[in-house]
Amino acid sequence: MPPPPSPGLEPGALADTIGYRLRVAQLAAYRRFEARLAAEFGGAPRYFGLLAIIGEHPGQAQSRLAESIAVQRSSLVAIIDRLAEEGLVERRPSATDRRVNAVWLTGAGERVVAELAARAAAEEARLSAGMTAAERAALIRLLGQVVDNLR
Amino acid sequence: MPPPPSPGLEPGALADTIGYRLRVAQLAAYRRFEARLAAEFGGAPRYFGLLAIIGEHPGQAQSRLAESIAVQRSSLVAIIDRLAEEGLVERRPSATDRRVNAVWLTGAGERVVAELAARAAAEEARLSAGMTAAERAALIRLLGQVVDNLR
DNA sequence: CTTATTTCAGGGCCACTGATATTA
DNA sequence: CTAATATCAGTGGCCCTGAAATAA
Repeated sequence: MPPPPSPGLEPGALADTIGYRLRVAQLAAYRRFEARLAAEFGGAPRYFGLLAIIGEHPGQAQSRLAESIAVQRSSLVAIIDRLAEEGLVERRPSATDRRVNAVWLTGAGERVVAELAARAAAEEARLSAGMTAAERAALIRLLGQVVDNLR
Repeated sequence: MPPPPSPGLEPGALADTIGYRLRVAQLAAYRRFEARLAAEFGGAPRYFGLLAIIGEHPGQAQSRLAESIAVQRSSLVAIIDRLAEEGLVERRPSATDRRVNAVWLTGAGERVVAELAARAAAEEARLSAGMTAAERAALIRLLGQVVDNLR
């Protein structure tokens, strides 16, 4: 991922835009989350979003999973390979379409997702430290509106 | 850059966290901005934040610029090489320390920064469509608080 | 025959680590 | 002598493009 600004020198007027602050905040949060957990959980933190989607929607085709995280179908092959090597997911033949590999969490995968969810909740508390419940809710709602505005 | 969730399948409870929405919103906004402008402006959109910092703080050493965007000093060498090849920045010897290369925008660099700032303002309007001025200000303030919470 | 799903081979981009030369 | 600055060579991660095999 692209270059992420942080402390020290500031970019003038740009600093007071949603786009810039979004980038700075996300990069700091993401790097922190992954750096703390990579040693313990391998590739899982990076693909926590994907693992959560697989857990919520078991048995989906790789194609649909690729769309859901906005990567090419061919790119998902290596991602699932790695998560499968780590024992977190498994491919099973689809009952209705012999072309598709349906992807499921393993038992270990479910445990790792649950553990990462707990860690993410701790990070979430840190991200929102000093905010009232109403402020936190507003931030979540407005971020959702930004996403909707980009569709 | 990590995998970015988008439409279609959703990750359950994770979807209502600051961390997740930050990632989805930032990735969508960043990809959109870079994809639209890369053909016209080359590497500049990717390093718009850095170019803005150089414009606001001319003559800084490469080391300090590297810190400001959270990359290694050695990584900045290639970045400045490329921006210099494109005629946007130039290295000048420091008057006070012969070890340092002070980095400055060229005239072309200043024009590109101004043009990108205008394009970024248009994107900013899109990101915040449908928000009141108070909501937009709250979003900017709360994102700043997230950044501060991570320091 | 055309389309969809997965896989594979090759390539590109980008940042990092570690070593080196120069200067403070 | 130690520390800081910039650079370079090498490496690895991650995703993409385009082609191939299988099946709908």
